[in-house]
Amino acid sequence: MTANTPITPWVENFPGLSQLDDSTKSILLARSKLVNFATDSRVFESGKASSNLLFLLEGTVRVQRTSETGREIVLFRALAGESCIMTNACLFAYQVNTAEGIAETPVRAASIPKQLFDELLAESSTFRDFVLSAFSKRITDLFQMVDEIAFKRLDVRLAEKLIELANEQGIVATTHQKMSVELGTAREVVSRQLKKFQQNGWVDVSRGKVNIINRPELLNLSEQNS
Amino acid sequence: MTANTPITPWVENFPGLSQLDDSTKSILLARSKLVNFATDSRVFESGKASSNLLFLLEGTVRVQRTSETGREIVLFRALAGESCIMTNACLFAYQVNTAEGIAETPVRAASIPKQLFDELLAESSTFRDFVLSAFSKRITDLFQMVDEIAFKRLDVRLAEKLIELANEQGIVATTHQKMSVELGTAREVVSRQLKKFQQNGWVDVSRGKVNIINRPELLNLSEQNS
DNA sequence: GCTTGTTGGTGACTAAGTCACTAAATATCT
DNA sequence: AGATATTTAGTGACTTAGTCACCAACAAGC
Repeated sequence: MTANTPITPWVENFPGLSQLDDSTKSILLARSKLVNFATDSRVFESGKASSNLLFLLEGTVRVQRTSETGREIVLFRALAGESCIMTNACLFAYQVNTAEGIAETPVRAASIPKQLFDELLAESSTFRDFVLSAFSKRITDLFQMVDEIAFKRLDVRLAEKLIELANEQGIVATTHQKMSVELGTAREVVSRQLKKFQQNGWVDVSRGKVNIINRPELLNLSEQNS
Repeated sequence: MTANTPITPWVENFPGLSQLDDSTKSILLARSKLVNFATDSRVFESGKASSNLLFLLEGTVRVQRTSETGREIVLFRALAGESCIMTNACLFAYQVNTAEGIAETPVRAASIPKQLFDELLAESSTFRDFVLSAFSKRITDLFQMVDEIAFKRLDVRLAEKLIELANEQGIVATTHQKMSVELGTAREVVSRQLKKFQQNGWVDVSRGKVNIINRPELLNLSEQNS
């Protein structure tokens, strides 16, 4: 609790923040609060404006949106090392009824109040670049997403997602329902596409699991642009 | 050129900036440059990183993306009174190959260099709020857009767009091709939907023009959520 | 072993996008 | 003005995607 308290310097492990000068770092460490979220818990939710900004130290947060009709789509994932742009956006947004964030793994994060966020923006150009780069990246990623949804074939998008979500053994542990939310489509559509992939010998489908057998062919399909 | 030079105070007419303190305003006015763009000219383009930030004083900029297959979709419009978030994003973005901005009307804008942008962010919390609110708003708008493309029926989206783009007389001066770009669909699809709307007696379609006859019915359709 | 909830399969249908081609309206050229 | 070119719109036939209703297979708990 004193100035000499040995604190875990999470800022050092944070790619975007390790360049900050020492005084800024110590302010950040002193006034941030470590928080934890269990797997599947809500990190933020639709309709609740957050008054804190989160820096994700460990774990991933899935940000998704539910349409008025109940269908869902995954918008993006916030990974460790990033600021959670949604808590960020919530500090400023007019409309809040937009998205929810769900911990996909146990999540450890540093929470800083809006007041401190504002001070850091004023004082540190490194911090400004970090925040604005994150916003910019998110916007260009969303452009890409709009493009994919509007123009790419579903088999191409499914192939992309399978490759993206597979672990080192080429296994995707997910249900057809969850995959349909990743792509913003219907479960039946995913089931049928997976059946085709299986008939091609590209994947092996079993309950709650997709096993990639022929990654090159999937990759080849995923690189098509229509 | 002296402190007493009577300058056109565009900052005063700029909703997000009129709250700035006087010294900030005068810096902004002194170091910004007024620029003009003719209708249909490119305000920024895919692949070219901009080093200036634009504040739109008059006119509208249409921001759209072209897919690898050549199909296009309108992402949003930047209106007078807003900062052009894309030139903004370009100052920070890694990927530039994302979107282009086209003047839809004659556009007058104030251009400020990145250096000044950074200084203003450091010095003015009003300016910070202005910039971050703009980013936040854009992100939540893009969420909404993803939702609409993924989940809403095309007739509903077409009805929305017609109402949005109609002038006071209920006339939309556009070709089917242009409408298809607004919605990210194919021209034929728009033609067929418009024919249905015409058969319902909701619109009158002629070359390069859609005339809304029964706005209440269109509005009713546009408010459906699936 | 039976029940219950979850996950996946399927047929039939509607909506949307694609492709190839035609036709009509307008602009341009001489 | 008349011929020609260009832009804009219409259409049938087909493929792909999404919807709806329902059933089957599997897993977990009693």
